[in-house]
Amino acid sequence: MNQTNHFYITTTLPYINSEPHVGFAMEIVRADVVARYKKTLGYEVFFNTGTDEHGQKIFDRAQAEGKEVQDFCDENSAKFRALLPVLNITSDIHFIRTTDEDHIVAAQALWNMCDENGYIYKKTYQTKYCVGCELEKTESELDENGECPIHPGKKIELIDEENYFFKFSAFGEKLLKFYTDNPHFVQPVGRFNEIKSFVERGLEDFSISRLKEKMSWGVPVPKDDSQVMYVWFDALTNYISTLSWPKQQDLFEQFWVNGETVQYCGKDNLRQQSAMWQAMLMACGIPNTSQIVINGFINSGGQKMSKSIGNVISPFDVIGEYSTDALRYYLLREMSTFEDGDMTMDKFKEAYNANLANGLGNLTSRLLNMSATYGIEIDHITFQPLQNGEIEKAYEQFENGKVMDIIWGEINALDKFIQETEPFKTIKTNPEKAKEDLRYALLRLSHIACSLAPLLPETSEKMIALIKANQKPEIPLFLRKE
RNA sequence: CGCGGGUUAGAGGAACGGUACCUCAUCAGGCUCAUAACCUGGGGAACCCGGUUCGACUCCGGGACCCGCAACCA
Repeated sequence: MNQTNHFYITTTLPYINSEPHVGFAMEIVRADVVARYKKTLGYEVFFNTGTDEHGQKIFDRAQAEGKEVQDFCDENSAKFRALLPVLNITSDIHFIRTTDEDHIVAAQALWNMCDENGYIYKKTYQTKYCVGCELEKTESELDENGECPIHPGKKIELIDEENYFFKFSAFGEKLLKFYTDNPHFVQPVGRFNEIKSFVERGLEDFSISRLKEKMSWGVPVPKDDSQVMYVWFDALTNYISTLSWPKQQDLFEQFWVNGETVQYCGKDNLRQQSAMWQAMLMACGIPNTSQIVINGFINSGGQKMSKSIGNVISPFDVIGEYSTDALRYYLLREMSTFEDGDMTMDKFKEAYNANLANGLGNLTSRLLNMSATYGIEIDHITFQPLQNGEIEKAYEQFENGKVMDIIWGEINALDKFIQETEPFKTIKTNPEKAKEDLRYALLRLSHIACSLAPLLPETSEKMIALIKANQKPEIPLFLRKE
C-alpha cells in the first residue's frame, strides 16, 4: 500500500489565549485514533501537537494579569498539556511550543529560505485603526459600514505601516496544479472545493511581520531588529520544527519527506493549512503535506459556544462527571465527521445511556456474568479485532464515526444472539448447547473489545482483562446516569 | 449579483433516479442472563414553485428561511 512505513499526524496548535476548548479535544482525540490505528497496522508513527504562544493578545493578557509573558505562557501551555493524559492521548505524542528555542530558530530558517528564493519583500500598506478603541482592526472586526461596532460613527483611520509580505500571489497556479495532482488532498471533498475556488479567485500577498514597537512578543525577523514575525511563519513552521528541522534531518527525512503526512484541523483553518502553508513549503522546495482533514465545529444548543452565551462545555468537566472514554465516544461517534455537530449535556447523557451504559456496558455485564457463573473456558479466544473491510475503508477516509457504527452494529447483533439462543434457559435443559453458544458469544465480544482499542483504549483494555479472567465487571463499565 | 453549507417522523442524524434507513422519545408484546437492561412489532417524515423523466427526497432552474466564512474565532 505505502512504500514507507512512516506516518506523521498533527493537530493544529491551539492559541493559549483561552481555556482548552472541547473542539480542540475533538481534534486531538480524532487524530489520536488515527495514530493508534496506524500503529496497529505496523506503521512507525510521529504524532504532534502543542501550543501557539506568541502575539499581542498573549502579551496583553500577561500584562493584565501582572505576569512575565514567559511565565504566563508556561502556565497556560501547561493547561493544554494537562488535557492530553485526561483524554488518554497516546503517551508518545510530541508536544511543541512556539516559544521553544529550536522552534524559533526553525521559523527563522524557513523565513530565510523563502527570502533567499525571492518570496519575501517589504512594502508599506495601510492598517485600519479605531481611534475609540485605540486598536488596529481587521476587516472582520468592522461592521457593514466599515465602522467599529463599539464606536459607531467614529471614522476608522488608515495608518501607514511598513511590513514584510509573502508572495502568496505567485503560487496560485502551482497550488491549483497540486490540487489537481492530489485529488484526495483535503477531506472532505466539500472543503476541498471551497479552497480550490478560493485560490481560483486569485491570491493576495499576505503580511508576515509587525513592527516590534507595536508587537514585542514574537519571533524576531532575521536581519531586521525593528520587526517581529506575525503568526504565519511562526505558528505554521511547527509542523516541521517538531521533527527537529532544520537542525537534524533524519526524522524530517523519514516522516516528512518520505512518509505520509496528515494534518488535522478545524474548518477555520482551511486556508492556513491547505493553501498558505502549502505555498510556504513550495517557496522553500519542501514537500507538501499528504492530506489535510477538516473537522466541523461543535455548537451547543444550535449556537456557537461562547462565554457570553454561557454555553461553553469544558472537556475537563465532562470527563469529571462521566469518563474519558465517554467523552471520546461522543466526540468520535455522535459528532458528525466533517459537518458541524451539536453538543449539550442532555444530548450527551442520552447518547451515554443508550450506547455505553445500555449497549456496550450492559452487554459486557450480561455475557460475562453468564460466562463466569457457568464456567465457560476461553482457550479459543485469540483476541483479534473484527475482520471487516468496511472498518478499514472507514479508517482510510478518517470516518471514525462509521467505524463505531460498525462496531455498535455488532453489539446489537450480539444482544440479539443472546436473546435468540437463550443460553440462560438452555443451560438447564441442554448445557452443552448453552456453553457452545456462550463460547461463541464471548469470541465475538473479544472481537468487539479489540476493535475498540484505538477508539476507547481504556474500555478495550478493561474488557480484554475481564474476558481473560472470565470475570463479571464488579463495577459496570459505564454506570447508567439518571 | 463576494464565497460556501444547510432545510428528511416529536428531537437528532443517514442513504438513494425505483417500497425512504438509523438512534432517542412514544405505544403494544416478549424475555428474565444483564446496569428498569435486552429482543420483537406498531404509529409517525421529504421547505415552497417549476422543469427533465415511465418514475424525483435524490438531477436542473427559481424562491423562502437558517447557518458559517470574508485572511490568527477551536
